[in-house]
Amino acid sequence: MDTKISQVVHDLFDTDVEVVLTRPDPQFGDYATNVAMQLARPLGKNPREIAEQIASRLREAGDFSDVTVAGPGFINFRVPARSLADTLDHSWSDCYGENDDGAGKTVIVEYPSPNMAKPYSIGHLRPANQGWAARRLMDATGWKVITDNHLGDYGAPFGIWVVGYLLFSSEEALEKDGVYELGRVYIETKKALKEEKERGESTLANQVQDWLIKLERNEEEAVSYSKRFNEISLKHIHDVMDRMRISTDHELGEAFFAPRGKEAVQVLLKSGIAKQNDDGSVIVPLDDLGIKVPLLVQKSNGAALYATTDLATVLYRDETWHPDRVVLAVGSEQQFYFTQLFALCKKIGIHTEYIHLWFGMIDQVNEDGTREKMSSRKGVVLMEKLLDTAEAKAREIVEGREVTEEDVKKIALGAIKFSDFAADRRTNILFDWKTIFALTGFSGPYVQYAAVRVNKIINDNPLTSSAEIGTYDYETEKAILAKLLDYPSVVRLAARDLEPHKVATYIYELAREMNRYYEQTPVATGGVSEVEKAARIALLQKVSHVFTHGLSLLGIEVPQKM
RNA sequence: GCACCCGUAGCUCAGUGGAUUAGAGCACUGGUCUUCGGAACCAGGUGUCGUAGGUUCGAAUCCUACCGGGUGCACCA
Repeated sequence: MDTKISQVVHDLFDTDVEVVLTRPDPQFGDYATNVAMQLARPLGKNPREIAEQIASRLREAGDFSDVTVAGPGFINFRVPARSLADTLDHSWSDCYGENDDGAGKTVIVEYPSPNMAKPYSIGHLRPANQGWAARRLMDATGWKVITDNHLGDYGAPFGIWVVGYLLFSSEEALEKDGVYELGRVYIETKKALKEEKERGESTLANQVQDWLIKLERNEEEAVSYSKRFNEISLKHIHDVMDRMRISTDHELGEAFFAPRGKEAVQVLLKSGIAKQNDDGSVIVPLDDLGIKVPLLVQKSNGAALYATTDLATVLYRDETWHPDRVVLAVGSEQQFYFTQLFALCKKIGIHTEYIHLWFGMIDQVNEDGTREKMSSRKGVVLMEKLLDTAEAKAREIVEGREVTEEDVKKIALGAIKFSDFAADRRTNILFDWKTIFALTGFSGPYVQYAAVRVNKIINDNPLTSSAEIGTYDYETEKAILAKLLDYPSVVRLAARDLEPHKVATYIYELAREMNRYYEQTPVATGGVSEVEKAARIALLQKVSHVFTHGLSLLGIEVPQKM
């Protein structure tokens, strides 16, 4: 359609324009375009006049019907449903919706990068969901995707663990509660450290530092604690990621990069990019790039900190994978830090496109009705508890039906993940046990249910090889056809801006269109001719494909039954 | 104080510079229905799109200022 219009424009005015089709209110037409208004200025003509000229050519050509000019110069027109069906057939393939926008380019996506000190909380729900969706969107648009879980396995937490373990815990408790015991010890010790500081003492703080130094020197006792604690924590992280159905290709944590970071700092000092202060700390001034606060890359005691390990990470990735783009799925709190880090990249000559894929906080509602960021003070919801609750809820809903445990898990995850994609990723999410498991309206279960229904109808009515569609007009399926034709551009836009909520919105609209459709149109039941049945089942197969494909971009699976 | 983000219906949120009526979900009211699977469908409505200017043929969308909220601002990550 767009190519036909641009051909007409070319013939009439000898210029080329990009024709963008929009979908106006159905009473005005199936499609609309504003090319006439775009052309008005360069051609120096009245936009309505241009629109009339284009419209009359389109009427003569006969591909469109009801070609009208409206408002300041919009061209509205209708297309026979059958030609939409033919267009869809033409562009159809097993990878319908995908494109090669990213062909030949490599991207590294970093997620969910949890902190190993405490049990996995819903603080890392969004990095997991959004990071996974970002990688899937780029998978679908031709990028070579490499994923890395940048574990928070370095620094003070180890020292805090050991000190706390010796003070407040025991082998029995650790054996019994694993990472939850480690988390408890971590929080309690942090509290003790804070109290000690208020008293002006530093006994515990010194012990923490001692353990960090012992670990750095590879002393046997420290290494053995580190190994034990890390094993417990890592196993837990893997368990949770398995349940969330996400994974990464690599798992290079901060501990891996810390020694390389220190070497890199020395190189920066030699080249004059970094400066050493009198107290021994090392900074990189960034005021020449418009950033007033310098980046601290080494503590005054010589130890590494996050910027040190991130510097090493940047260098390592550049040397190892030569990425064209790096996407970091990390919360919005770190926006300023990342602008500093990306400025540092420029300074050291790395011109890779760095994207901080940030997202809003998870808020919760207080008793007085106000919103507040979820904090450990208020009691953070643990990921395993969230998953348990979601599964229990799903199990309750399907009770009495023959639904497998596997499908229960898909429904639970569908609800949780879809709610993450309900809004733009930058919007703060309101955590509410009720809405996160919503079953109706704009929700995961609603779209999964629509997909399951479609699949059931397809499976109950297999197409025979002799099925003949012939001259079927598709008028009752017109809205669905138009919707399916929108899919590739939705994927393209969502991938371009890394905005998976656009896919979620689209899938929801398709589900609603389907529910409306078989409310009034029988597909394969009594009174439907063989031709109608063949055409409709074939179309439903396409719908099913788009459901499965679109939801997979969000990390959501379609259950067998629900 | 400085930087970034946000402000759209009672609540939660959509809305590539397009219009002829700014949309969904939730909640509320009524209806459809012996379902190719009702977790459905249909109908009912409220909006100074935070405020004030500006740019434009056209602004919720772009620019400026202000008001209100959130986040961050070197030895935590």
